[in-house]
Amino acid sequence: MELSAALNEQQLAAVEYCEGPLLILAGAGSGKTRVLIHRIAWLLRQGVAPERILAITFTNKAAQEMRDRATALVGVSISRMWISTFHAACVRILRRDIETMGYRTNFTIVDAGDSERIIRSVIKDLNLDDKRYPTGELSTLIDRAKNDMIDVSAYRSLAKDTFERNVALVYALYQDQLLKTNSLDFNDLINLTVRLFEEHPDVLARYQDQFQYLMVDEYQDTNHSQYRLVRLLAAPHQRICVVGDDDQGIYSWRGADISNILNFARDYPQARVIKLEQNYRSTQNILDAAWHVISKNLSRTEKRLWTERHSSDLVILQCLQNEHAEAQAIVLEIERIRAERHLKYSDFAVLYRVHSQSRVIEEKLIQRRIPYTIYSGLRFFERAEVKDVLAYLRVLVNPYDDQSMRRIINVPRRGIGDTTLSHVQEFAQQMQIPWYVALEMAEEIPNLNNRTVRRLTDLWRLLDDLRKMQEYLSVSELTEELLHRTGYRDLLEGSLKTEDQERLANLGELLNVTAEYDRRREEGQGLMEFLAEVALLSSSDLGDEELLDRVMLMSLHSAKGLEFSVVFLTGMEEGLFPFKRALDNDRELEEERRLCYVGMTRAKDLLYLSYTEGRAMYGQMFPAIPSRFLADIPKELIYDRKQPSRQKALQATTWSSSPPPSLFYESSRTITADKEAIPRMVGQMIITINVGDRVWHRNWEEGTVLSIKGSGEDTMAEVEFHGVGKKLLLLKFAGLEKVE
DNA sequence: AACCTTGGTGTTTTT
DNA sequence: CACCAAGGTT
Repeated sequence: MELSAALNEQQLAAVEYCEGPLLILAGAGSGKTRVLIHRIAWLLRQGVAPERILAITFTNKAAQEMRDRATALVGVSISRMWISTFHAACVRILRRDIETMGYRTNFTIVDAGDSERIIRSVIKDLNLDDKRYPTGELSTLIDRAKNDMIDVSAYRSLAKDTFERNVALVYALYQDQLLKTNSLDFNDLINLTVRLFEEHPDVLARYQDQFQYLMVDEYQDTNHSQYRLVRLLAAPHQRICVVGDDDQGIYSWRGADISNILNFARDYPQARVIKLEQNYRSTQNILDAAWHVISKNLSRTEKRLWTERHSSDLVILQCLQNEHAEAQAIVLEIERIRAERHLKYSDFAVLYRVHSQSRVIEEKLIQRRIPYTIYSGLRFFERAEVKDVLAYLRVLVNPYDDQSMRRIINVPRRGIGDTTLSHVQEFAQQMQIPWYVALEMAEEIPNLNNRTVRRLTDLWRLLDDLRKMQEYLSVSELTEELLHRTGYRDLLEGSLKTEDQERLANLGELLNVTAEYDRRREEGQGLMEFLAEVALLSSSDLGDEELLDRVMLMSLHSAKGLEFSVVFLTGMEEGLFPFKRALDNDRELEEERRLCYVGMTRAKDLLYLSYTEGRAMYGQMFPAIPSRFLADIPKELIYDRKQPSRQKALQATTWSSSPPPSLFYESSRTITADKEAIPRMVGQMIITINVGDRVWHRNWEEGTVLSIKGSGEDTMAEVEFHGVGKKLLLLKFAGLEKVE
């Protein structure tokens, strides 16, 4: 039971200010979830009915946590309160009124993978060159447009060239396909709800009236459509409380717009702003170091975290020779600190900018027999076998779902090949009917032989039987029946391949998910609700990994919201972190900085920052330069662990003044060297240059060394670049390569 | 339909 | 280097 007495002054103020717009700027570890649940409790105590409250989060996990903690705090049932993600709330709203928007209630929710598949087929249908129109890029463009609620006709009229006009075409056909198959992507869930509200004032009024108190968590992560949705709901009464931290906005590339939080006071002139700056997680040294990094950003609200937790531990900085040494150092340190401080493995987290960094760290952890888990993008629900079964289930709920139909029509194999497929496709198109109906009428499809017709009608009968069984079977029973009748289970059970056994295990896991759903589902909830829930679920919502005592390996992005006693922030190198694509872009650089801030503020007690002298990427060794973020941390806060490298000029150099220029990752030219030379590359590149050597520079290309001046880290070379002229270069910055 | 070769690519991923 | 998608081969 959490007591109000446990709240500080600002938290209390934030809990009790309920009658107007409120922006809570909640710094990392400042207890914002606690504020939110106390606010819920406070509202209930004021006599507000639970169903009048709408609390929105971004993740299922956050919603679940809020629900659990609020239940524990208030002691009464809050099941009538809407505590959910944006998407789940929109599904609920759309189930009721989507028919006015041209879709049917039993719509399918397609995920990113499904979207890409549709886009790929659209590109193909349009005969566009997939080199110039890559699926991934188009998918990003369409996603971005939808995030900003730019619809097809707006996109078309904004198109400036052939490329953009073609994108508009793909976008249009993509939307057509979704409409035809009664499917919505994640963006549609939000956008259609906004449109529903905008085009049907009566519907909007109903929800405005119902939700007298709005709360939005992680407001810095809202995109334009979510922003509009919130504004619509809050319009009449303005009882809107948003919580967030502009310093932790790291999802702009997903459409999140940090200006939503920065402009809150402008959007709601009556707004009150409360800053939560007392931190209950980290030591003051960690907070100060993090502040020095984040305060370099221009687009942010001024705030500085403080804590009562003082410790003499400094932020530890380590420079290692390469990524293997870095991994080794981390692993040794985990063992040492764990013993010294009596910590669990799960108190340690290793964070990285890109997943590819994890492999080397894993190797060392395995060597040392240290248990670990990787939090990665590999998702259970993206496994082919799981998608197959879900596709079957989707067809049963939404017979218009041609995407799913196409997926399962020949899975398991039933001798329906490409030719048959295109005949079915053509027939369905001409008749303006979904594939499902086309199967029923298979006899009328031209150019099919009797055997094929029978296969198709057999499949239809199978699906139709299953569809009828929905009425009286639970989701688990139906899935079992499906696995049996389709022969999917037999197929895998009969196989000796290990990957098929793995698939079988995954299907077993899927049955656990259905069983869990059946257990807790409420009256009136069935397969349709199950599918929506699953579509909006992520892998991290699954499983019990947190209970296990393991070192956590994850990307900086996935670390948001978590905390660990000891955090290792790895790969603090220009081009890696900040990532190369952000180097020439101030906006993106600010986001990288926020990412760094997020990473640093995950640490409760000890924070390690590490970088290397050189790192292998794509099988090649590149020299590394310490991240500019390191230069922002005052020396007094850092314990710089000197490491015994011979290469003095490369290490312990830069964090005095301005950020170093970016040296690697940027060059379009890769270092050409035979395999023999690779291991020696790092040393060679900068250190062993002599007068008369031919060298290569990223800007001025080839040149000849005229003279060498200075020594140690201040060594400079005078180089005559062909057709450019003489340049004096500090070796530690220049990134010169020797040309053979 | 399974298998192989080739070429291109290479950030992060709450729903 | 390691992965994927696409295309060709058997």
